[in-house]
Parts: sequence; structure tokens; C-alpha cells
Amino acid sequence: MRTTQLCAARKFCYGRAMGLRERKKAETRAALSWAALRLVVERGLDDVKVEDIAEAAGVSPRTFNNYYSSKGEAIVARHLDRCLGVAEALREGPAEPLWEAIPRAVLPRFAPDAESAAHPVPDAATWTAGVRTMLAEPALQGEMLRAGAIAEAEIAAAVADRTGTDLANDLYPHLVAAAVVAAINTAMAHYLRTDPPVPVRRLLADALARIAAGLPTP
Amino acid sequence: MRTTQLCAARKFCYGRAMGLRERKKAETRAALSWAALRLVVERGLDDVKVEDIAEAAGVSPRTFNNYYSSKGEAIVARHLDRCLGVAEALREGPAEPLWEAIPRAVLPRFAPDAESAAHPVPDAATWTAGVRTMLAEPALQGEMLRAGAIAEAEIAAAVADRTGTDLANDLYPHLVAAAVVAAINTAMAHYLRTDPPVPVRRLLADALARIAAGLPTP
DNA sequence: AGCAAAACTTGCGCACCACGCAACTTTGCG
DNA sequence: CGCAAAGTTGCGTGGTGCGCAAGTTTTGCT
Repeated sequence: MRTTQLCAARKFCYGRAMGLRERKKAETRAALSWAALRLVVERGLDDVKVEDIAEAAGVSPRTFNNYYSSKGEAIVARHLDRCLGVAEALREGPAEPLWEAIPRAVLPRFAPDAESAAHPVPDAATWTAGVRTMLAEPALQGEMLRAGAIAEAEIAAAVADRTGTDLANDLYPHLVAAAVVAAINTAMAHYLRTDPPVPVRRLLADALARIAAGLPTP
Repeated sequence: MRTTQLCAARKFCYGRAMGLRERKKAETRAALSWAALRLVVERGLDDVKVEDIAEAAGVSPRTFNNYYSSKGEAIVARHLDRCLGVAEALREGPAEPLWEAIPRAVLPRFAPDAESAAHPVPDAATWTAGVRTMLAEPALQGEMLRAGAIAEAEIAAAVADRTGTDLANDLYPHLVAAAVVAAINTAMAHYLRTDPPVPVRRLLADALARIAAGLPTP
């Protein structure tokens, strides 16, 4: 139970002008989180040691902890990035009404191909089954939710910017951010729960629309 | 990163007919979680070892892990109980409209005295300051959110009962539960954030009302 | 009341993990 | 080229979660 860095090397130097040094760092980081995710999904959390992850990423065990301060952090890194991306998109998008901007920021980031494209998965059914059992792990749930919470802060800031509300004294931006993250979590949970898989996009759009409109008893 | 039990000995044998054994068990459990909370609030997470907590509760270190599988779990136990209490109240309350039942279930459980009454706190300001720095700890945030998520499942079930919706195939009950928990978290976060403290009850009522009504841009 | 089974506690031990420290290697820049 | 900054690695340490096998207490039954 030590501290984490997580937000440390979050410089978002995506596109251009990143030297060899930063590029390699980003690669190792990605390799580590991907290896962690893949190994844990196919083997189970307790049967994967940090040593395994480090080895799969071609790096020393000690180096693993220079990037992520725990197994869970590495596994959840992709999710964190997606959620942070929502905040970023919310800041950069056109000046449309808030509840049009939000789905526009959220939906594309949770499209099924966003993840799978880079690292194709052999068998989709086996994969989602693995993800299900992985997320049944309590420690992972905590880490997942924490990632959402981190992004929540960014989203709240973006919402405050858009709506001209006060981040420090007003409840509104935080409430919107929390609701958006809740919608994302709920939609993903429902997706993993249903056996004939419903497209995530539809679930997400539905959840966001309902949250925006209020939740009267049906 | 092992598994946890947490829900194991959650038998809800509150009122009556609990033998000596279960009574003592409940007492030790409470003593442990209270000791954990108090020590960590006043000393900081890293300066409290499980050994300290066990000692403060008059029990062996090994026994600590028979009740809680981690420091964080012990600390968050009270929060978990409160959140689970919401679900319980939602099930047992009178047959009123959902969005009247919800505040009635939530508000009394987060009254300022609910916690303080049993274990009075010397200095309120020092205490909340300690809580603030405690909750700044990432590991604790995760644990806290996870407690909310556990309760969320119960709340969703209660909501499904009340509204006659299908827990397995319908998004609605899960969405309501997630929104309620989000409102609780947001209100508590705001409470800890503001320096001239605003009464939690007002924040919570506000948050719940807004969530129920939708979140149009102000 | 008495006794056997069930439940709980405890000490011991092991595997794992986060991270500080001190070399050593690589990269960036003049 | 050569030096400083940044990154990697091996080692060591303190701490943790939990299985196991006594020992102890509570309970249910007669």
C-alpha cells in the first residue's frame, strides 16, 4: 500500500516533436500495459507476476515499477487513457450545447475497434470472457473506478470551462462529470453482463441520453 | 494483490438473536475498522501498519486479516455499511414514488451525527483535515469507490424491485443506482473541498434532486 | 450438566510486491 | 567528440496477504 505516480509522466506528447527518448518511453509504457492486460486476461490476475509482464515487454522487473506502481495500474492504463481522452475531446470540440458535445466526446472513444485495431484479438468470445473474470477481481474494480475518478476531475474542469460554472464552489460541473463517468461504467458493465452482446455504442448513447434527461420511473 | 472476502461475513444479523460468538465477532470487526480509521486519519496511511491496528483493537495481527483482507478494506468498512444501508432502507421503506424514497433512504445515513455519535471526535476541524489527506491517498480512493460499487449492486436490485424493471436486461435500475452513488460521492467530495463547510445534508439533497431531474446546462 | 463438533484465534512461514539506492548505459546537445 | 541529463537495472528492505496447523472458545445436543 504505497503511493502511485500514474499521473507523473502524463505529458500527452502524442503527435509531433518527440525525440527518440520520449518515443521509446511511450513505447515501453504501451508495451507494458498491453502485456499486463493480455496476460491477465488469459491467465487470471493471480497467475501473472510483474516479472512475467516485464519479461513480455522485454524489460527488467525493476523497470516495470518505473512506469507503473502496481500491476493494477498497468492493466487499467488503457482505460484511463480513454477516459482522459473524453475530457480532452470535450475541451477541443466545437462550441455546441453541452449535452451534444458529451456524446460526441464519449462515443468514438469506446467504439469496439478503437482498442482492437492496434492489437487484434484471436477469439473475441474468449477475450470478453477473460475480461469478465478479470473485472470480477476486486482489486481491479477499485483500480478501474479510480481511473474513472481521475478522468472525472478533468472532465469536470472541461465542463466548467464550457458552461462558465465555478469549479470550486459550484456542484454542477462535478455532478455532470460524475454522471458521465457513471454512464460509461454502467454501460460497460451491462455490456459485459449480457451474453448476446449488445453494441456498446448503443448502450452508451442510451445511458448518456437518460442521464441528461433525468431518470423518471419508467 | 490477492482476493478479498469483504462480503463474506456480511450476514446482517443486526437486531436480535445473535449468540455470544457473533456478537463478539461484530465487536471485533467494528473495533478493527474504527481503530484503522482513527489511526490513519491522525497518523497518515503509510505510518500505520496492520500490526498497529491489530494492537489498538486488542487482537493479533493475523486475526486482522481474518476480518479484513487489507488495511484499506478496514478503513472503508464504515462507508460500505452506510452505503449498504441505503439499499436496505430502499427495500424496507414505504411504497412511495422512487425519487421520494431515495432521498429518504440516503439523507439520514449521511447526517453528521450518524458517525460521530458513537465515537466522538476531539477536534472536528483537525479530524476533517485528516480525512482530507487520507482520501488524497490513491489506494484509499480506489477502496472507497469500490465500496460504493458494491452497494451500487444492492441499490440496483432494490430499485428493480420497486420499479418492476428487469435487473438483467434493463439498463434503468443500474443507471439509477450508479447515479445515486455518484451523487453521494460528489457531495462528499464537495464537502471535503469547501473550507467553510457546507452542511452535507443540503449538498446531498441538492445533488440527488438534480440527478433526478436531469442536468440541463444552467 | 457434559461432551463432541464447529467456529475462532494465533503463531509461523512463504511468496510477492513497492520502492530507495547506487552503479551503469543511453540519448540529447553544443 | 564529450559531457550532462535521463533512463535502466540489480540488489536489498520493509511490509503484506494468506495458507496451514495447532490451541482455545462457543454452541448444539443429549
